Amino acid sequence: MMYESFKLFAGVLSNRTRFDIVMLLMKKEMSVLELCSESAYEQSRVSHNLKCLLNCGFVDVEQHGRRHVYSLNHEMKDLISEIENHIQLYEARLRKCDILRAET
Amino acid sequence: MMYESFKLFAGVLSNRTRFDIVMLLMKKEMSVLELCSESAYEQSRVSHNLKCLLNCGFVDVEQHGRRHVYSLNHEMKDLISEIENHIQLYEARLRKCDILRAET
DNA sequence: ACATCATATGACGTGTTGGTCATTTTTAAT
DNA sequence: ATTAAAAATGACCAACACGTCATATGATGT
Repeated sequence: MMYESFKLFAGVLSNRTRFDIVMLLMKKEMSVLELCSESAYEQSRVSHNLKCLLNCGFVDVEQHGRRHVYSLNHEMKDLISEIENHIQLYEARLRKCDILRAET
Repeated sequence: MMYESFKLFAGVLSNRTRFDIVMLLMKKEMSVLELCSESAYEQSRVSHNLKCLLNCGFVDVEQHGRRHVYSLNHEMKDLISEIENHIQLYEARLRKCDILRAET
């Protein structure tokens, strides 16, 4: 496995804003403002991160009037479901790790 | 899926040093110095990151004399293999994304 | 006990990530 | 055409991640 590929993939979701957006889009497609009110993140923050998700092919857009409706890419949806399963299995282990900060 | 859990998991491997160490340990267990020469990273760098991997339960240690032999945790080994498969499938998509830098 | 090998730890400096504020662009309605 | 809504962009700043250098700790052999 190439580090670069993993880093890209992990990097996209290793950000609370993007992660939350993706999780919201797992449920249904939404416009920017809808994402804002659902997530309680401000508009520019959501827009910045949507751009990133779009660049990465995680999401698609369709424009209806002035609403830009974002949806989660189908393949990503599947992939993320799979990862969810994995994480669920290993959550316990992961929690034990206080990595990268209080390492005294 | 909880963001924290994903972040922990992704964060561990989203670092070239740790990623390389883990990939090396996929092949066989090694001491710190062996990891250093295989990776060409300096000793303190390897040690710091091994500590992190240890905290997170990614690796285990066994001490033989003055050699501390690190091995990849079995469960992690399986999980990482699975992820390797996924990434391989989606590598092409991921490459298209120049996320997080040249976003003009 | 001393020297040396193997590993771990501490502290510091730097580059990167990412949020916020302000502003701009695009679209629709009157 | 003007105004307002919806979304995107740019610039700045703060926080954190991480590598390096220097030093400490632990273990073995003589």
